[in-house]
Amino acid sequence: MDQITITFPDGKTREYPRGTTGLDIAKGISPSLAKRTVVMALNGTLTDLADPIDDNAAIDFVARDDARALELIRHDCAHVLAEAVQSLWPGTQVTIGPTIENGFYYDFFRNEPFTPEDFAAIEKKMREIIARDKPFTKEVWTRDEAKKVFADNGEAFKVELVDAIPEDQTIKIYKQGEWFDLCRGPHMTSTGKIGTAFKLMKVAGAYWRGDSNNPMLTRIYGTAWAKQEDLDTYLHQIEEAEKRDHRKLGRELDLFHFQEEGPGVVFWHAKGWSLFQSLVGYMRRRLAGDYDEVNAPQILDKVLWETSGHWEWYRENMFAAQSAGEDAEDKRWFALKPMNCPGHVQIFKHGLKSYRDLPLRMAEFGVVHRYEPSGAMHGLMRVRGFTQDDAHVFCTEAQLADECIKINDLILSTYSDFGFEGELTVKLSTRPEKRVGTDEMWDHAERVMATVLSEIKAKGGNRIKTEINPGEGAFYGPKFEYVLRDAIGRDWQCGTTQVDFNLPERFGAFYIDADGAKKAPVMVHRAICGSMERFTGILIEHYAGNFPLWLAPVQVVVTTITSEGDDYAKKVLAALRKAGLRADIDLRNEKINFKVREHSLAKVPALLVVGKKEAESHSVSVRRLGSEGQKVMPTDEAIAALVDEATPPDVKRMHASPAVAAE
RNA sequence: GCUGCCGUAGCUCAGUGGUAGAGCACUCCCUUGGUAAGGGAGAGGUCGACAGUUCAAUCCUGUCCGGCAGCACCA
Repeated sequence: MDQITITFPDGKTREYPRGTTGLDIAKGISPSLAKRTVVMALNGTLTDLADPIDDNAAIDFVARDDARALELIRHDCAHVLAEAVQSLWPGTQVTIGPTIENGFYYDFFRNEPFTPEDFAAIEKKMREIIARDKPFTKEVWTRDEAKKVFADNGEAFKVELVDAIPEDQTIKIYKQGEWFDLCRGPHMTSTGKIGTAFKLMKVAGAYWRGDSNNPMLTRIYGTAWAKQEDLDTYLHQIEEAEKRDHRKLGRELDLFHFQEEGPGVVFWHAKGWSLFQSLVGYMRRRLAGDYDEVNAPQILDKVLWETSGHWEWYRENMFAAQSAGEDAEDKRWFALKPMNCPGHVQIFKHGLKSYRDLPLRMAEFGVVHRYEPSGAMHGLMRVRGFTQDDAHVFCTEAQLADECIKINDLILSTYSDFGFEGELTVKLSTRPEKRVGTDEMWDHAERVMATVLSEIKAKGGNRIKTEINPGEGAFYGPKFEYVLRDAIGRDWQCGTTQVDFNLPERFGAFYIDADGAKKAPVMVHRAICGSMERFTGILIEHYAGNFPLWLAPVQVVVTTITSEGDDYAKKVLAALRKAGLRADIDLRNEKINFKVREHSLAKVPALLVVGKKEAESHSVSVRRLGSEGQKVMPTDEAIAALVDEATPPDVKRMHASPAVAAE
């Protein structure tokens, strides 16, 4: 039969001749439908509207304002960008131009790179091309034909791309007027559908096919949206993100700095260090009872790193040191630890361990140094010297799953306490190509981890998403990665749980099992914050510097209206400090307006203003950051309220449910 | 590490082939003012480092260091 059945979104069906195009069907229904449809979804897959339909299918006509069209707007926009660039600078080679989150990019090869100054001209040309509103038309070429045309046009990269397309796939060419590009599609019906809500954002270098051995291309990034309003919102969001950049806030709030002599190492100022220590203090409380905190040396003979495998696998990223003395006899090379695990194995090995000692959980807020590539460094987020909230659990195979779950619970509750209430993703990374250990061992480990993963998902309800990252595991074992979402929707990978069958054996670590036999323990590496420096950076951006009271470096400032209030202000300060609050005093001879402004800009959560009235009535005028007004209350009452609010969330929980109920 | 851009006072930034400027911050003086900038004066820079070109370099060129944006990297 030469008829096919098309099912419409409302469930109705209709017969059409085989090979009818989506456009024909749309036109048959109504010209306005045909006009506003930019692409069709055939059985849920976006397809060019002009494509003939050869089989029974469910059809859905997608209009430009449909969420599904957004990716096409961006992709089409990338094509228009490429045409604009080639028309302005003939001889520029085009390569690829995919869509990405919030936009698209296109990589060009040209001897002279583009600069943002070129954007105005490119955007102008793009608007012309869009205004021309030429239809996107698809042609299928033979491989040889495509290669010849691209080769004749001097498009060497496109020739390579054609070669890279698998034999069983056709070579599709999309034209928009005169200009054409190799493309998988689909595209909207014409360039005019792109609209004008787009903007070129930045230029950057990028390697051809992502390989650092290949030539560097110039990448132009753009963003595109269905409506101008959406573009404006997006640009506004970028501004907001810039405002909370931890590097900027770190300077403004006097938290830390970097300087040339110490690339990638942090100079923590008093306030930043207070924040950092609040974090460490929190983690210590959470570990109490379950973990033993230890401290392994910062610098160790390189032979130890040879045993661990780091000297072979990781040397490029390590700092080494030796005596600086010209006449020193000891010329051994030492390495700064890039990881804590070898040190912990040494501690484990010290003294015979029994199966009764397991699981043995060893924690360290260890400072590690890694020689990160210069281009990788970024404020606190990627540094060369940092503190890990690291721990290693030595356990038996049988204990492995329970330990992973226990770690999971700790990680999740920690993130909640720091105000990360959004979606969380747990990714399981499985065996990489380069790995140690037998396949049976990996099979077993991955099976255990997969079971744990489903349990994590089940326990987490809707909040937890799980994923598998095939081949992304560490060379010594599979791992979980925990990704949290911050206040403005950005994802950060922080926690990790890594199973290791390798290191204990390398170091000859063992325990005596119940049957008297020596056995190598399984080692689980885990971190919750990951790098404490980075986590502090994430907190700064998450809270935009407006820390909750329990984290704020300066929790409260007492200040005066006139110097008449000085004595009373000092008494209030003493009472605040006695109550355990981080309090400062500001007795400067400045107007109250000025002082309120300064402490507000410094993001001090609570300002206690005292004048004659307050001194006489033993009260304070409390002004909270972010509020326009203030509230006068008895000093004792104000302090009690602040103390309560400043109590860390874990301590509050402990107060709420004492471990041992009172008799 | 790669590509591009950048490096001038504590911060934000202007500027010039003839060794530099603003605002804020800082110091001092005046001001004692009820909740987001009171007024005045002063001090402060080897113009990232080292070479080169030039009569002369902060400015031009090169190398290096550091930073920014991507890319690559993140065992």
